Amino acid sequence: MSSDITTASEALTFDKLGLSSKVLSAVSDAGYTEPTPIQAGAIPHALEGKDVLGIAQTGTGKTASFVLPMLTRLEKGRARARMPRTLILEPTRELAAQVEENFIKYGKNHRLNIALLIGGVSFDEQDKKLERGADVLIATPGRLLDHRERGKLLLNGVEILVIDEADRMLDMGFIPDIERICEMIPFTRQTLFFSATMPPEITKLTEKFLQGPVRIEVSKAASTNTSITQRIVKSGSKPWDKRAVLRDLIKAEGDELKNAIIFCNRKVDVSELFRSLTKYEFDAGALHGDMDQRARMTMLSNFRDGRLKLLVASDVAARGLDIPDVSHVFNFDVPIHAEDYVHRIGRTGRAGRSGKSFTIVTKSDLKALDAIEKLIGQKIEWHDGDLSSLPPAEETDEAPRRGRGAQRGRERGARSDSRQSRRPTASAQPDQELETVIQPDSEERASRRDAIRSENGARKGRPANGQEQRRHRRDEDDHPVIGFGNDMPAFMMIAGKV
DNA sequence: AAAAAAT
Repeated sequence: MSSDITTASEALTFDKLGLSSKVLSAVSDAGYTEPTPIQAGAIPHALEGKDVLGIAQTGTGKTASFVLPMLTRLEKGRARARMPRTLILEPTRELAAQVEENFIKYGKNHRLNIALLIGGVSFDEQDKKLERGADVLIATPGRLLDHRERGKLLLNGVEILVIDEADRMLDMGFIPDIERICEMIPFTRQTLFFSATMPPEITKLTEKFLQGPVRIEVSKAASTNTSITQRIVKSGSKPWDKRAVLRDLIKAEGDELKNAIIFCNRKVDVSELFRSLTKYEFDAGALHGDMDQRARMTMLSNFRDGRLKLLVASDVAARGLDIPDVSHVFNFDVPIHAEDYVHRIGRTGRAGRSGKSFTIVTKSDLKALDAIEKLIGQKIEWHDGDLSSLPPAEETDEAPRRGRGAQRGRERGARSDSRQSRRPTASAQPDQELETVIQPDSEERASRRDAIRSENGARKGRPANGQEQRRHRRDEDDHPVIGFGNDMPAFMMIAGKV
């Protein structure tokens, strides 16, 4: 098992790979003539029916490296009801949908039934497609197993199995599901297995489920030091400090900023930042996993088509999603895991273009920043002076202000450690925008709720933001956790509600 | 300190 290395000297074209004429004509219609290294390496072996272990990241042309040979192989034979002929497993719904688009694009000369089984949408249409017999079944693990348990799906007719983004499946805890699914499929199948990295758990999985695989490894698509200008930007640690820093950055970039993804670590923060930016009349959308599926799809396609300039997103958008040309990436929060930083900023500076990334850094982020710099093996430059140039502010977390009347009953035994920075204090700076959401004063809670409600109501007529409505209602339920602040009524503590 | 995915 040695890695295949294709030399760049021989300008390889698609027509030498053994693909069918139907596939080739669709590929050339799409404007491609030369395969990427992973495609050149994987396609001939996949066509021969061999198992393939592809180690490649998004942006390397990995998807076509299994879609094209599968289409060629599917030209013989026909699907039977409830017995799909091929199965492609993807970690997220968007990725699954994206793979479906690839099958539609490159399979336009074929008459194939394609079924997409993902959560968040109704079963009816999926059932119908299964009943009709699917040549290509693309699924996220949860929904697939759900269909199977309902008896709508038999996996013993699967000829080709694709496991995509295996390392991400591992991160998401899908490996037991993947093992279960693999065991339902006859081992006479062909397996195409893709992963960006090979941690031990993934290696074990390939040893168990691949038979004499051809291993193809291509170098990273987006290494961090190429065309991306990275900067870190100092900020006070309060959310409104960070929002102000972000707004300034966006404005300062001016026309250079064509479109940008703004990453937050948490879904609530995505919603909150999205609302704030919208309020400041930035052209923004939001994307995270608790939004309903239709909203996710709409946001993504609006962003892709350039109808939306800024996309505030959780790490759903960090990997895999095909968002071609992003001029800027902002990390509103420093990612918790250093690898995520690489994935996030890898959304810009692709395909030889240049990109910029800004990461907003507060005092409490310095450790995470250090881990990132270690991982990427370089120091990231400060954009406009480091944190030491910040006014020393009342940000010194060492001095817990006790004795503020009722301000202090709660917070899991009044911790005075790292949670400090999240605790609202009475001396909080007045935020131009969301201070009412954050202020702990319980007397204001009712009016604050009303404010949010009317904000959502006012949103109704606005199509670009309309999709987020359902989420906002939930956010309302999320916020009081913060809003209770430090004056939770004593009876609630007795009730053990902390 | 998170996110993702089945309901």
